[in-house]
Amino acid sequence: MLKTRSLTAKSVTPPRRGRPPSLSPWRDAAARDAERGRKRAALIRAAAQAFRANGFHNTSLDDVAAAVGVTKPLVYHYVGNKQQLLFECFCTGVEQIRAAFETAEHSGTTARARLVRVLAGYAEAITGDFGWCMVRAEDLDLDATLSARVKQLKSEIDQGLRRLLRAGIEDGSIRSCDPKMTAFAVAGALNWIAHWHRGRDALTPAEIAARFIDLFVLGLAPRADRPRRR
Amino acid sequence: MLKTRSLTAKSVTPPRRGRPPSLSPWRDAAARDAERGRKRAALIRAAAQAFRANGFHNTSLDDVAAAVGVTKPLVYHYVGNKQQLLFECFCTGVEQIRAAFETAEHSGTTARARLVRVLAGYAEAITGDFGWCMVRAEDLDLDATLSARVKQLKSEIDQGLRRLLRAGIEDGSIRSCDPKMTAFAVAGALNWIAHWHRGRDALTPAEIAARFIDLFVLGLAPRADRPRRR
DNA sequence: AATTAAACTTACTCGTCAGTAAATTAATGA
DNA sequence: TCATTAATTTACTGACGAGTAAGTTTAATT
Repeated sequence: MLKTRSLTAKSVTPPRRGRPPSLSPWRDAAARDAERGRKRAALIRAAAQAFRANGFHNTSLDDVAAAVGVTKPLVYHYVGNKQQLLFECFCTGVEQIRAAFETAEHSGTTARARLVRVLAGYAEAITGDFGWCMVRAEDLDLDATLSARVKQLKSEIDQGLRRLLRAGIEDGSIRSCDPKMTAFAVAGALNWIAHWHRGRDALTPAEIAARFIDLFVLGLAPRADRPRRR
Repeated sequence: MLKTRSLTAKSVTPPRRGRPPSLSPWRDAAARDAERGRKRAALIRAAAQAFRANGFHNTSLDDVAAAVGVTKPLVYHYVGNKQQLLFECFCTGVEQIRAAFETAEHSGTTARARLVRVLAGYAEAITGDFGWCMVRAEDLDLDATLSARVKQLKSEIDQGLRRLLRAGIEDGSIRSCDPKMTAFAVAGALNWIAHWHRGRDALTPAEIAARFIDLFVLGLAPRADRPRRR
């Protein structure tokens, strides 16, 4: 296999040819740091893809390294160890969901409308590269410290859902229900997407989300009334 | 750790003291076979519990053997190998779900009512010892043959759900919806229970199921009409 | 040009664990 | 009582893979 050193090659900043000889060295230092960040991110993404494809335990760090044209010790150079790598994948995924909350949170109207938006973003995140890791990052595979942090992050998402449900019950946009179990059910359905969604599926993430939301909002029983879905 | 040879000790048939000397040998042969089956089942159950507690890859066959007071090669004697063990756990779990379909299937009334029954049984199965294995038995951890059989069994359950949904749409007990996505959503929510349900939870499986069903049947949006939940 | 630090590699160690060979003990049957 | 088969063990092999030590090349700093 060709050692392309693609980690470096992939670098978005090309080795600037006609470099202006001595601008503030700060710029270079910052650029270097950014570069390092990009390489790290590439490694993490490659890991996420490998984990999703083969599972955490069936993926060796040699695999991950090879996927990006590099050798194992470099993985240790950029990321602490295998657990840390999984953890980073997890965090990247969670960040996307947190972002979904962020944007939906102050998008006015009813709590139900906001919830629906969160769910759409949630589904989008789950189908992405990091969805699998986010959903399957097992406490079991992480030491106590990381496991605790994972639980913490998961719990925050859960609490976010429950808060929206309670708000909806209060503003009348959501039927009275058990927020805890409802949040579990909704999150579970969405998380599960990571188990079956594989790349080229018939439906786009947005379409999947729409159908899920249809079920959650309207329910299975026929309705005499006809509330808007969102 | 005390080697109690509990696999033998646990045997439900006690070493009959006042044995009637020579009844038909068939009885003994049958009893022996049954005994073997029981030991095998005990191993499989122990494995399921260990897998759930520590994950498949963090559980060694020595662990499983020790859990039942026996040594590793005996596991190979009763079950082929580690994959096979996981597969058996999976099958045991699936069998429970299949049973839920069986009993619900001819329990009359509307398709929606039957579906609700299936879901209750489904939830019960997921919270049991084999729920975890059933939900997480990764194709990834099984060779092509077993993986295919797992997929087949999963697909059968999925088809069962879709069939009920279609029947409900036809008999008018279920609002028109996309059966495939709806089945995915419902199954996902239930499967996910295996991720968070741990032994002594506040709610019984039946209560959890009831709340989930409440969501699926009635939806989040308030209703002007008031259909029965089941 | 000399010094230092970062990026990256080769070549190893070391533990764990699935799986097996070969022996031993207990049970069944003739 | 002897022979055969099943149940169970001890004691191993062999591979794989996480993690590391120590080196080499490349780039930044003075």
